[in-house]
Amino acid sequence: MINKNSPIPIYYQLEEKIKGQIEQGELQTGDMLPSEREYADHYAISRMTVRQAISKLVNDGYVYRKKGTGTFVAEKKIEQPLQGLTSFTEDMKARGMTASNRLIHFKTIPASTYVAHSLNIPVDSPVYEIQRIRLADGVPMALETNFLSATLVQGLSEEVVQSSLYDFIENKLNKKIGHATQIIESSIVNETEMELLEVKKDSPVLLIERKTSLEDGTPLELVKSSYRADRYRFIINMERN
Amino acid sequence: MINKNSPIPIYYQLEEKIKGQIEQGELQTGDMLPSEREYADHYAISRMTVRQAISKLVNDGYVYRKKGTGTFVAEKKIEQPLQGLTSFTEDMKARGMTASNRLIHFKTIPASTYVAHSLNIPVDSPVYEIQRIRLADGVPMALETNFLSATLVQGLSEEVVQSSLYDFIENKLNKKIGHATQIIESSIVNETEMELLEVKKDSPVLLIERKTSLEDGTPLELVKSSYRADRYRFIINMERN
DNA sequence: TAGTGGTCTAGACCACAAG
DNA sequence: TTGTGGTCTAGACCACTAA
Repeated sequence: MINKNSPIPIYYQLEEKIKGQIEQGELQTGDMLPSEREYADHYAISRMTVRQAISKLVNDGYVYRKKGTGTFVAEKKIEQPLQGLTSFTEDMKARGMTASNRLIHFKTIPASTYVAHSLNIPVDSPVYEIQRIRLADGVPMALETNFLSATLVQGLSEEVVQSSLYDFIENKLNKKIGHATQIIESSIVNETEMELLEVKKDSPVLLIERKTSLEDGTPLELVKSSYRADRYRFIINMERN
Repeated sequence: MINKNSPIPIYYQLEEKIKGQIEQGELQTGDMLPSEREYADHYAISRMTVRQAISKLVNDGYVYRKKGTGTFVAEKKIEQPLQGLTSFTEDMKARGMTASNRLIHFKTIPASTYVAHSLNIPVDSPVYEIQRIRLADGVPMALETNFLSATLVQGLSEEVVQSSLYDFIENKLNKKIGHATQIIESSIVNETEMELLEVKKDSPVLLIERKTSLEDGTPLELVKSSYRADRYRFIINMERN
């Protein structure tokens, strides 16, 4: 079951194996896992390698350790939330819906003070502004506006925007996305949103402003979205310290 | 600087030391850290111990590793978000405000179907229901209702509720909080909220439903809150996969 | 080629939990 | 007392990066 000659790291093989056993029900909630020494003996690997595998599972909330007692399968989390950073497309897919776009505009503009500050670039330097209606199963779900530095993200086109922006950044530009900070607030639709989102006057919306950064902390993207409150709820999972 | 005879683990001492250097500016954004081997030599500890310290820092987003190159200080995150799970009191403190409560009611009720399902207990089993107005600097910020199983959390009283619920659970009952799942939506105030939150008719509110679980996954608490949209924004940080 | 992080080993001693 | 996870050592080889 564990291939020591595989280029896939042993700890990762073991991690996936245990995760699979939990998902398949072979290991049930509350069950004690074999001890680290048992895993080590059984697969003829070092205990430190076993610990590396289990540590990942602890981090992801699949299992928890009890000092002096053992390692146990944790209860499953209720609704699967956004696992870290997801694009709108991935988010909708996870909710069982199909995402599509309606491009409102794609242009290059000089950075406003706020955008420049957010992206940590000079005021008036070129910025891509992309505005789209995001649809789920054909129904308007959100109005989204993205701002990206045209200096950092070169070669962006309407075609790329219509497919996957994150794919382009991660695979074509070879930049690794690190983390995002999101500010979520509640509001009432304005005139533009009312028309584009096809809702009544004074309907509530969820405003989400996301600032995404690369692994080294360089600001990559500023996104402002207005989600229809009647069709969208934001779900997140927060782990203990 | 590193005390090998201290009961405090070496990896933790090193982790705190490096974190301090980053916060004090001795190590600046983009700076390369000494290599793992240098740390090991310098403090006469094993490289694996150094890795353990640095891994924590990578997880927390302080530094990032570049294969074959080195470890670097990441850019600081913009606004400090809720670091994992925080209580209302801690949250307000982080925002530079003082929190206070106005207890609406504290009672024991039979669990409704929804509450029973959320807390994974039988319908009609006893549940504490606590409703409070949460104030920041004396101004109403949110209306919050908590539901806790009276079987799991025994001995809860009005006094405890007035001070710190989490302190009571973690230190008196000795139960470790694990994670929480939150559902965030946008809405318009109802009559009750309008009066208690002292806002006008049709004002927007941020609805947050939080389900908190213990380390082993046992549901601990269900909280439903309505935050005034004009005074509260929810800020979160999401890390890469 | 030299240096870095990524992975792995085969031990060791400790504190803690449970019988 | 036995078994568990928590910490730590002193090596090793690998793939990758940069000079």
